[in-house]
Amino acid sequence: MPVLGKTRKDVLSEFRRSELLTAARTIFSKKGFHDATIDDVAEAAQVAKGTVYLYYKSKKDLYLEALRYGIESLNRELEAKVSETGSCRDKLRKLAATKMAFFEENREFFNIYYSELGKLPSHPASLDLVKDLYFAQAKIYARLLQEGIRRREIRRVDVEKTAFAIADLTRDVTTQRFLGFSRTSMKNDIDFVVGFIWKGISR
Amino acid sequence: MPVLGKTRKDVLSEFRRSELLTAARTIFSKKGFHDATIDDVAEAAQVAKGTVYLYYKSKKDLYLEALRYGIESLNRELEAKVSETGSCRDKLRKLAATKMAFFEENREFFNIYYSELGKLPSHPASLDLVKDLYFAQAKIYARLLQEGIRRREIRRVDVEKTAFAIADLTRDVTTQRFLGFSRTSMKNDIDFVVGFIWKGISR
Amino acid sequence: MPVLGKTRKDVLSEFRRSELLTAARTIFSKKGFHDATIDDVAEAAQVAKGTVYLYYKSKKDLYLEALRYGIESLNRELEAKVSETGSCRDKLRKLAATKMAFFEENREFFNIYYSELGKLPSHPASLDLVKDLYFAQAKIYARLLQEGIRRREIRRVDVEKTAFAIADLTRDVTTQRFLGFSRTSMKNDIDFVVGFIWKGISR
Amino acid sequence: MPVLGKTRKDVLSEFRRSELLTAARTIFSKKGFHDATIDDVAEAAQVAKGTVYLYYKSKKDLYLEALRYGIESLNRELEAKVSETGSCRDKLRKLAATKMAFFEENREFFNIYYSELGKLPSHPASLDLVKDLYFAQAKIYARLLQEGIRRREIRRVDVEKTAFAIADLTRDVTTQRFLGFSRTSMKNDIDFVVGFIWKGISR
DNA sequence: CATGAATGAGCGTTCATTCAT
DNA sequence: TATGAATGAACGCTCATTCAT
Repeated sequence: MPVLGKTRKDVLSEFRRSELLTAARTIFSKKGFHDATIDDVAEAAQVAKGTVYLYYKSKKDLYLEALRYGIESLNRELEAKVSETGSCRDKLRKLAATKMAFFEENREFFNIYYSELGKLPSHPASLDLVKDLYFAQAKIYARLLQEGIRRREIRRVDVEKTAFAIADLTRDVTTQRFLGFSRTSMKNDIDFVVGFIWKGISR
Repeated sequence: MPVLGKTRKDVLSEFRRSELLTAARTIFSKKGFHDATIDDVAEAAQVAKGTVYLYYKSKKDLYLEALRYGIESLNRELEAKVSETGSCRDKLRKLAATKMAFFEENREFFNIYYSELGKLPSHPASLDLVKDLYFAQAKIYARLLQEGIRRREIRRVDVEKTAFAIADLTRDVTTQRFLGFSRTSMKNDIDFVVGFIWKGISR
Repeated sequence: MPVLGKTRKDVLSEFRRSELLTAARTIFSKKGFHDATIDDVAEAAQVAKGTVYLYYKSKKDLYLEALRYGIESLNRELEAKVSETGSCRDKLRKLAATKMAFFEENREFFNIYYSELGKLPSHPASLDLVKDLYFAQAKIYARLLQEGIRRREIRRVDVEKTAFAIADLTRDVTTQRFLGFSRTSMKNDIDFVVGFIWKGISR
Repeated sequence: MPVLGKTRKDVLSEFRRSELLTAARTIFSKKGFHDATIDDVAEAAQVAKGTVYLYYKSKKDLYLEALRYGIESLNRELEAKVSETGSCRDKLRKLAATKMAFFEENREFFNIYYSELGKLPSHPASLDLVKDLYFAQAKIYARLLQEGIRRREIRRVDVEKTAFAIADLTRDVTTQRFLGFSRTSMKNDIDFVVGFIWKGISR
């Protein structure tokens, strides 16, 4: 008896997929792709090993889905922030704060994400997904920069290059925080990175 | 009959170690640590599997040595540049150019290096090596910044944070080049990154 | 649907463990610990190599379990005999007969058992198991001797030393049989060993 | 220039073989055949690995030679004792004392020896050597027994079986000593075993 | 004769994947 | 659908043996 286009089966299926993705993210983050086992994920998701294969066709598939799920969540949050009203600089600050807060809350995920980015140049084929999502994130910054230029809040910078630079600077500060190189408050770190960027782009 | 302190044996041994390191770098870069096999490395180095273990006590050991060798080479080149005479901005440009050229020539190595940095926050224990070398590189930038401040070429920035930011921005541009996001000349990329940084730190 | 506390799963699991133990005993006896491979055992047990590791956590573990199983079986049989009624000499005879018959039927096992005893002095740590079971067997003889002394059937011998002597003499006769040094009937051999022992302990 | 039939070369060769045998005995005793490496033996003998193969054609060969060398030494000592004058019982005592002292001094060798005896029934082919030497030792006891019977010092026992029994009882006491089951003096142990045997064979 | 670097076959163990229930 | 026992390919590492020097 389908209701609203979703049968009980669909609901259960979605629930399982979601449970598995969450478990996968946790496990893969903690152990990395190779050291994590399907058993680990199955146990974390409270299902039997075979069940995993009913929803994802391979370990790699599950991994990439977990990765996609995480990046998309982050990108969605960033999209939301950039859509709010405010000056270009304000938005920039919001984006930096959002990204850093996201990783603070999903610290484990940070590992997967950036180790994949690190591998990107060598394994481009299997990871178009990551590339696309990385690119999508840069696009968010690029749109903001273009808006800023149009509004004459910032000077005519190379939008694409600058977008990547901003995305990466935010990541870098997070890396330093996690490595213990930066022991100031997150607000301080945000101030630093936004300040640095702003110097680079303001009129 | 030792000549100049090196016997034939020493020479052969050094040759093997070097061949293995090169092979390891190539293979690990192409496949990543886990998917690379000792057989792959041995084949690439034109030796039998067992020979690898005469020079490196484990796969991990070989990997870390390859990593160390690469990073130290890069750091040495950077140290050399920063020791030359010139204005702060000139040196900054030289550093960026050197680093980018290094990765252009050791493209494969770039992968290992940054995928390790990506994993750093999650596996800090086994990789103090990477952390240390990463930190050593930041130090090079930090010293340059301090010198610039003393000479009043740049304003009083947060030296440490800025050092990391510069190191990472240079890397980021390389990532974009390798991913095909940036299709301009390397000179253009260098101009961009140095320009961006300089805006962030000049008086 | 568990019946009598055993599900189908339990039965299958017990069956596998037992099959593996039997296979292990055969293979280890034939080839010794080091020359036997897990593949050998798996093949003998008609399972795949990986299956072995579902039931025993390592080759050594499997070996020791096979050993324990065999020694415990023997000791149980001896315990049973010594609990029956009869004169001390009768019991002594029964023990000798039981032990020799056991090895005659489990000829392969004899090899493992005594080669482990042989190694005992050099590798005591890992083989407390063997030591314990060897000692347990000596205890059986010791109790019988004490009973005989109390009943005044035998003289006041050094119980412990004598117990070991009896245990070993029985083994020795078996060795000689297996080596082809003794070509008389088992009854003859039993007569000899019991006679020899009895001379040593009777009043 | 051969002198007394031996060239310098022969002397050196014999020296090497002897050094290697001693080293082999030590190492094999300590680690067992499989866990000992040719490198271990070479190092203990102060030669390079390849040199071992100039004198012994394989690891197994070296092992068996070491074994033979040890057993022959023991048997020679026993032969010497049994040739001295004295009563049968005295000689019996001397034999037991000699054997126990030999193992006390060559404790490590005891391990090899008896673990090989333990394996005898399963690997008869490759170890005819051990079998022969074991048999040779029994012969020594057998001759003594026959002499005793002729001299009417002992009764008409089954010479062969009794010979093995005596040989083994002496070994067993040693095992117990090494396992820590017997904590009395060696003299006590000798008294026990000779007493036990004597009861079994005296008129 | 002596060396020890090089070889490569061999094995214990893991784990993604399958499939009978 | 869900399970988890079974599978077997794959790989790191060891070490007896060889051989060029």
